[in-house]
Amino acid sequence: MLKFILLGFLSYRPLSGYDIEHWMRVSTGHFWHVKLSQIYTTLKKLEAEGLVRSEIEPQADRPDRRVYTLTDAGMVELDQWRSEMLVEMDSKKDTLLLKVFFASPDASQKESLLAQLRLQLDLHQKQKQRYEEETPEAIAGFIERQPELAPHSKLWDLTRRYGVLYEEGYIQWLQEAIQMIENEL
Amino acid sequence: MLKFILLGFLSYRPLSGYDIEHWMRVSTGHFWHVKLSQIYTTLKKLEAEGLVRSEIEPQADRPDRRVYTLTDAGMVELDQWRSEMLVEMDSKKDTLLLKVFFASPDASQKESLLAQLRLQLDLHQKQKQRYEEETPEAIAGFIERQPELAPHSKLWDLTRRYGVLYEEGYIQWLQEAIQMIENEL
DNA sequence: CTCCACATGTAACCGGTTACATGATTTT
DNA sequence: AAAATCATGTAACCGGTTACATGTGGAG
Repeated sequence: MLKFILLGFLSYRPLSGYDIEHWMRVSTGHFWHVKLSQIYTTLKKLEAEGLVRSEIEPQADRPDRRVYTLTDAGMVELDQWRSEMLVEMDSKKDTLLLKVFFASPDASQKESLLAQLRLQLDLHQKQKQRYEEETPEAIAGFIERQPELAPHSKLWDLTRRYGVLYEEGYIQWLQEAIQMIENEL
Repeated sequence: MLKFILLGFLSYRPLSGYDIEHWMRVSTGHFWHVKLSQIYTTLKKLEAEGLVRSEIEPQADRPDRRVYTLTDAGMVELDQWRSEMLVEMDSKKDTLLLKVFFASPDASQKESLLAQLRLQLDLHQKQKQRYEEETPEAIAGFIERQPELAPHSKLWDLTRRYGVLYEEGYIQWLQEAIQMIENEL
């Protein structure tokens, strides 16, 4: 999948691996993120496949960068992925649910479970706040610097909205779970 | 993580790898699932670590099975994991969000995106229904066959409840997204 | 007689993370 | 002088999937 993220970002404009990691962190980060090392190796692979092209851009005040550009073949590949029907739901993995599911029925360990749930509640509340306060600023800054990508910012905002709804659901569940475990377990 | 799933299931009672896959499919399946092949190799690894023990159980009418039992060391390992604080949120990966984020701004591809969103809406509505109708039956059958595990069924139901809230959030978002794309993109 | 459920395993591969390695320039 | 940001890469490892391989017994 990273392949299409890279092609997608490069469809905006030429970028270095380092740039892409920055963009990813602020935009797709909450539903897809990878490490820099994987970005570099995947870009290299894509270049070997002819989907991107790169050249070294010397910089006076900073280290040289390798800037990647989408090729025509890359654009075709991206469009093909876009039009391809997604027929399955992604399978999820969630460690907290695992810990709840396999929690000890022994009441002596109840407090440890509750402590973990309360910590997660705090983390998810903060995350929701970020989606509501910081992300809109990031989106606004993005179209300010690149007004031609205004149509794209609506899509970005849609995934931000997903984040808000997701966190709201998670928060509600955590509150219910905490109450249930406090009283009934 | 699979390690703790296996230890967790074996803490209920001795089971074969094949059994565990069945249990996983109906219970933890919606937030953690793996293939049989990985269950077999991981059980073998856990036995080498001394966390589980196995013996062949001959069966008259069916092929022999290798039944695994949790050792004391395995129980200690499981309890240690349970009490260990979970301090981070799991990172998520969601292909549909990726497809929305990198959708083409070109209006000609709008219908392809909408078709994918509508299909996902259908899948998520069906999944929600399963959590509301089939899963409670599975839980009831579980405590009927093993009444001693009744306290555990509350935890199972809690993760089922998560599933419902998650799907509700997803469905709401999909409906909003479809409307937004129909009108504004 | 064929298909399905039961049952266990190995080997190759793949996406992604962690650790290692290097080095320039700017800020504190 | 140290720490942070910019910048690029390689190698080892790991969790998990896919494909391969084998075989029994019961149901239709």
